[in-house]
Order: sequence, then C-alpha cells, then structure tokens
Amino acid sequence: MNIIGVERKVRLMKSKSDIIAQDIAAKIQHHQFKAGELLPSESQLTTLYGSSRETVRKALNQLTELGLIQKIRGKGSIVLDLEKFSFPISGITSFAELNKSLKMHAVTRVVTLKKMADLPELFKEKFPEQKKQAGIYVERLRLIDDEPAVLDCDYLFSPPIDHLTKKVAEKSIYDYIENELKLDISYATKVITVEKIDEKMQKLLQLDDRLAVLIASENYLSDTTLFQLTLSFHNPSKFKFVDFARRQKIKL
Amino acid sequence: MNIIGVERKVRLMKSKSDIIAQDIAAKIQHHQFKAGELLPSESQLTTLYGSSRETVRKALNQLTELGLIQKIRGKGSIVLDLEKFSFPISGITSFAELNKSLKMHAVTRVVTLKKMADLPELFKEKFPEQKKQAGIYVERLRLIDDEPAVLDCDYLFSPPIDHLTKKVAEKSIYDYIENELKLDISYATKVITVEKIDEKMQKLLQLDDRLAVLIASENYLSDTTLFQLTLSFHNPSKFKFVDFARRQKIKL
DNA sequence: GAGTGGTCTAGACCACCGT
DNA sequence: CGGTGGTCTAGACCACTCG
Repeated sequence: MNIIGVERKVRLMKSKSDIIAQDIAAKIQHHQFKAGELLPSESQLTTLYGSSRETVRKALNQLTELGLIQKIRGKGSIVLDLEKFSFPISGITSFAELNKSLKMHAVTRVVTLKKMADLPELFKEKFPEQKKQAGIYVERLRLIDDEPAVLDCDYLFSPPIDHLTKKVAEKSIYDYIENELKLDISYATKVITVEKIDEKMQKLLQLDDRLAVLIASENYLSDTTLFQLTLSFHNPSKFKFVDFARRQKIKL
Repeated sequence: MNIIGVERKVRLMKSKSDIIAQDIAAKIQHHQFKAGELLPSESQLTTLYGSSRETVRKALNQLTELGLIQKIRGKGSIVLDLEKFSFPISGITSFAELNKSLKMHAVTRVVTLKKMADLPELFKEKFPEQKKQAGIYVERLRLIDDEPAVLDCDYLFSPPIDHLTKKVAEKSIYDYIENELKLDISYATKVITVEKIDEKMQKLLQLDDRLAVLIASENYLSDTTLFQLTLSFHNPSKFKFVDFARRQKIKL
C-alpha cells in the first residue's frame, strides 16, 4: 500500500490531490523541500504518490495558489520562501486558528453574548432581508500579550446557528460551526477601511486615538447561505494584514 | 467552427479554458447570466464550447476562485452577486487598471523619477542582495476627484527594467512592463499596516493626521525574479481594500 | 534530444440533489 | 431515477529549458 492508502484511512473525505498537496506543504514547512530548490518533477511525484499526473498537478496548483511554489515550464516547481512573507492571513481564518499557527499567546474575552437586536448601519441597507431574522450577537475582545488588539463584533444568524455558549465563543466559533454543527464554511468577502470609533470602544481597545482599522466581512456557507456578519475593529498600531496574490489572467 | 475557434485567432496564447472562463465572466458581468441563477450545466457548457468536460471544469474553477460563482454538488453552479461586494481588488492590479474598470476619474502626478539611491529601511534588511543593485525610483501621487488619495513609491530593479519615461510612469508602468518589455508579471506579497509618516508626505497627501495606511508589496515575475518593491501610502479616509477569500482546505 | 511543465481529451466511477 | 458536480485515470501532443 502506498502513502496515500495509509493517509486516506485517517483523514476521511479528503481527495487524493488534497492529501498530496497537504503532504508536500508539510514537507515544505519542515524544510524537507527547501526554498529556492526544485520539487521532484511531476512524473516523479506521480510514481511517489501512485497517482496520475493530472492528480499531482491539481495538488501542485493548490500550492501555487497558496504561494508555496512557483512552476516554471521546462524547469520544474520552485519552492518559494515562506519565511520571507511571514505568513499570509488571506483566506478565511479564525482567530483561534491564527493564534495556534502563529504561536501568539492570545486571549479572548467575551464582552457580550446575547440575542441579536439589530444590524449595524453598515449592514442594514445591504441586507434588508436579514433585518428581521433571528440571530446571536457576540462581542469579543482579543488580547495579545495582555494588550487589547482587536474587538470582534459578530452577528450570527439562526438558522443555521441556533445556540452559542460563552465557552464556545471564547474558544472558537468556527471550530464549533464546522465540527459540531457540521456546516461547510466556504467563502467570505472582506472590506478593510479606517473608521472613527466611539468612546466606549476606544476604552475597550485602550487607544489614544479615535481611529481604528475596520474589517467588515460577510461569511457564507458552501450552499451560499449567509451565516455571519462581522465587524472587526483593530488597534491600528497592532494591525497587520498579509496577503499573497497572483496576477489575474481573467480581466473583469 | 465553434466559438472558441473564432476567439482563438484573436487572442493568441490563451488556453481554451481561459477563453471559456473569460467568456462566462463577461456574460456574468453583462447580466446574461444573472446573480442567484444557475449556469448551464457542465455537460451543456461542454457541447456549447466544443471542449471536454475537464476543460470546462478548469474554467469554472477559475471563476470559483474569483468569487464569481459557487458550485453546488447535485445542483449546479450559482452565479454570485458581484454588485454586492463592490469589486475585489485582490490579485495584483495596477492603479491604471483599477481606474479603468472602476471608472473613477483619477489622475497620476509623477513627483519623482530618478535613479534608485537606496532602499528604505523596511526593505533593506529583508533584501540585502538587492542593496547594491541598480534601479529606478518613482514617486507618484494619485488624485481622485482632484484630491490626493495615494502616494506610490516604487523601486524598480535593472535588470529587468532599464529605462522609464515620465510618460510611462504617468500612464501605466505595468502596461509598459507587460506589453513593451514582454515580461510576465506573476505574483506579489502585500503587507498592510498603519504607519506614522513625515511632514513632507503629510503635505503631499493633505492629511490632518500623521497617520497613513501603508501597503508594502513585493512583486515578482513568473521566473521568481523580484522586479519591484512598492510602498503605497494611502489617505486613511479614502482607503478601501476589498477582498474575496475562500476557506483553505490545506492547513499550514 | 531528454526532461520539464501546459493543455486537452474521453471515459469512468462516485456522491449528491431533485422528482 | 436521471441530472448534477467531484474525482481520477491513461494517454496524447505541445512548448520550453538545458546540456
């Protein structure tokens, strides 16, 4: 039995190409494949993982999207320097996941947890249909090294999210949604701006200024259900957003 | 001859799947395919474009990445509401391209254009090898509705970019790089932060405050050559960064 | 010329959705 | 059940790089 046969028993529901991508990604992270060097060729990977070339290529494409490798025709796939851009945050990632993978020691304090009363102005006009929908409102303060860094204000809709405990909100709402409720979080839109904030928020974030960086996001399940709106107020001096981007072939 | 045969004569060097993606994207933009509705099924698209199913799927995957559609198993591909998230800027896009596609009437004023003297602190430690390399330094002020919105400071390396005229800098450096120099711009990393700026810059941007949003980016060609570093200082009150993101399957 | 990645194909089997 | 998308395969041909 080859590598994949073994892996597949453990991680159910993952495709062969996902497993190959995951495996190569891990080897890049652990410097088994080093930055600047070439990956084994596609035909070598084909025999290594016991799969067809197209499957290997699908895996490599994922790594290309992520910015882990760059493919060059006639040469091979070069491993890019992950260290250099201390880790893209792009993609939907929960604070708990970030905290874990970046090894920050961060703490989450639940400020508010109650039934949703009303949407904020920002979302009201855009989502008139959600206006009357039931939901949960959560306010959470994120502390990094004991200093307030972010205030997250989440509007979770019921359905699909009917209940929420303080404990879950402290740990990871995304973990709860995916692993308990078995919902399939799929995509999000984010808008980053700089906004004036009120005094209450200024105190919470312990800011000198009345300005904060706001990330407003809309989060959707794979069936296109809107399940969450978030206003994320960041302490400007601690704010950092890292992104990896590829040039679009398709012009809109 | 089918649709693709015709298109292919015009736009050389594009793959069949790119053309299909481009075509569907255009039809979505022109509301020929409407938000919330389903695209024709993959097998229908297969016969429509006279290609194999995998080729159609490759095209649909590109649209999925872009956030134009969402595929649902057993149902079909739903067109997402492009209007709702007034246009993702993510991906490497030049100011000239943005200006055109967003129909802003923006003006670019070249403030400085000279030989590169030295890299700024921010980049110095990270790119010691580039320190002695020759290059060009360009400073450009972007005005939107006659008000200063962004100051772009570009460091272009020679090679591959040996000369640059004021005219090119005013119009579009990316256009020049791609269409004149025939270089293949491929990927970039971006870091967004909020920074203190000096008085000179404050004046240029006509800011009340000494704070600006900084986007620092590193831009690479498809052969992994670093060809440009950019510091982009944004007027906070005019700053807006829009992003579309999909949940990562691969955990790093 | 040998080896690399880029594209496309035709066919197969599966999982899921609706009627 | 038929139609949808999800995955995988084996094979073909091409364009490119490098010695």
